[in-house]
Order: sequence, then C-alpha cells, then structure tokens
Amino acid sequence: MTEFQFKSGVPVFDQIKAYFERLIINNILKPEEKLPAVRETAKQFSINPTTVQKAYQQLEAEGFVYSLPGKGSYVAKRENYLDNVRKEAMEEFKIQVKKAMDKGLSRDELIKIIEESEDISDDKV
Amino acid sequence: MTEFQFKSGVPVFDQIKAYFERLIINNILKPEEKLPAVRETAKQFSINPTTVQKAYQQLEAEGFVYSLPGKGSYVAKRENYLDNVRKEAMEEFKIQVKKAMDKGLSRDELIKIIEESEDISDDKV
DNA sequence: CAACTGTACTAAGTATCTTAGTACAGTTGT
DNA sequence: ACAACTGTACTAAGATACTTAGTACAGTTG
Repeated sequence: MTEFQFKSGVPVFDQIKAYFERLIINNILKPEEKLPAVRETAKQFSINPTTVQKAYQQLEAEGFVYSLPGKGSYVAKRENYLDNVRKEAMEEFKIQVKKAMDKGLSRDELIKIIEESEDISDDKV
Repeated sequence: MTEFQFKSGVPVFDQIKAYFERLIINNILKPEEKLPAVRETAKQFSINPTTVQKAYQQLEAEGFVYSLPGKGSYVAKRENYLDNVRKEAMEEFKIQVKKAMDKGLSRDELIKIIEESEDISDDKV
C-alpha cells in the first residue's frame, strides 16, 4: 500500500493527487471507472475528507476525472489529459536537465542514467 | 540581476542558497573568494538579514563555504562539496526520470530532450 | 426512505517562512 | 583605542499554507 508522508514537505493533497494521477495515466484506473468516494479514500489513508476533496477537485480541474454530485468521481477520457500531461512533463524535464547540468553532470552521464533506469513499476496498486 | 520570487512556493532562503550554489559549483565564485556580507546580500535583494543568514548557514553545513565570525564567509575548496553535489544530483535525476516516465514519456524522448538542451548559461552574474 | 454521493462552508490548530529588533564577540583599518 | 565591519544568536510577531473537524445541503441509488 502506498503511504503518504506528512513530514516530506509535499502537501498530502498533492500526494493523493499524484497517486491517482499515476494510476490514471498508466491506465490502471481506466476511463469511466469510478474512483473511491471522498470519504472512503480519506478513511483508507487515515486523513481528512477535506484533504481528499481538495485532491479530487484538482484532478477534475486538470481533466483527469469528472465528478457527478450524488454519484461519484469517474476517470475521464484519455484525450482529456494525455496531451497536456506529456507536454507539461517535457517542460518539467527540461528544467530538471538544466538543474542537473548546473550541478556539473554531463549530457552523457544523464543519458546513461536514463538508459539504466528501470521500467515503470507495476507494484501493488 | 537574478530576482527572487516570494510567491513561487520556494522559500526565499532556498533561492538564495541555490543562487550561490550555482555560482560556486560553476566556479564563478572561486575557492577562498569572499561572499558578500550577510547584511549586504540582504540589502542587495531587499530581504531580511535573518533570511540570508539561514541560507549562508546551510551553505556552510553542506560544505560550500566556511564562515569566520568577524571576518566573513568564504568559498570552500572544491573537494569539500563537488563529489557530494554530483552524487545528490544523480540521485535526484533518477527520481525525475522515473517521474517523467510515469507520465508517459519514453526513454528516447527524454534522451532527445537532453541532446537538445542548451549549454550551461553564462548569463549575467 | 435510508444510505450513499460530491460539494460548500466555517473555525481552529499546526507548521513554516519571513520580518524586525537587539545583542555579543571577533576582525580590520585608522 | 576606536569605529566600522563581520558572523552569530536570540526573541517576538506576522503571514501564509496545510490540515483537521464539524456541519450542512442537494442529488443519486436501491
């Protein structure tokens, strides 16, 4: 089970958001599939429903899910977010490459790290 | 002139720290060279001396500078920090590669971004 | 109708960052 | 010796963001 770290500096709602984002992007949670209810996710991770609500609302704002009051939150169509995710990930990665090179790493070293990276983990979902 | 963003979410003292780190790592501020006084840096960026003090203390804790009370803060020898910087940058980069791949980018795409990245900027120091 | 759903709102607690001000001891140059 | 600089330490207060808690309402479901 994924655990959330309260002392990491990263807000819990951001961690919740990232958790579902990863499941959705990697098609583990498929389009039209229902997310756990706000109160249920809160119970599952022993956090406050308000915090989960914040995460869900941001997921909706970014096109990953759509929420139907009274029904639930559902995974959106992949077209709704996939392009944007890729675009933002590329921009972010450019920044990270610059940071790494600012710290003295060479292009070849960075490329080597990529080539040696593990495949996307299919750990316990 | 580099500007610091108070609304970026990144603490100002971290930005100050990163600012000097970059100058030191890229040998723009050379070993034994004196850093501006705490109060001077504070004035320069219109922030509080306490904030600068925090940044300087962390720079010292990580081996980038050494401080002599009454004299000033000076850039340390490159052996004191360079290996550690490279090691930490590599660990961080691995995490970023994983993040990018989690968002659907392929190894080839990431490598292409690296190959197309600009050289280390020598902008106004 | 009961139990669920998302949503909205207020209030309080906590943590961190930032500013402000004061103070002390060591150094430097006159 | 003196003034002006240096890093350092400390307290207090304000601002902001995150989190929790509790309540409430409207729509959906069986």
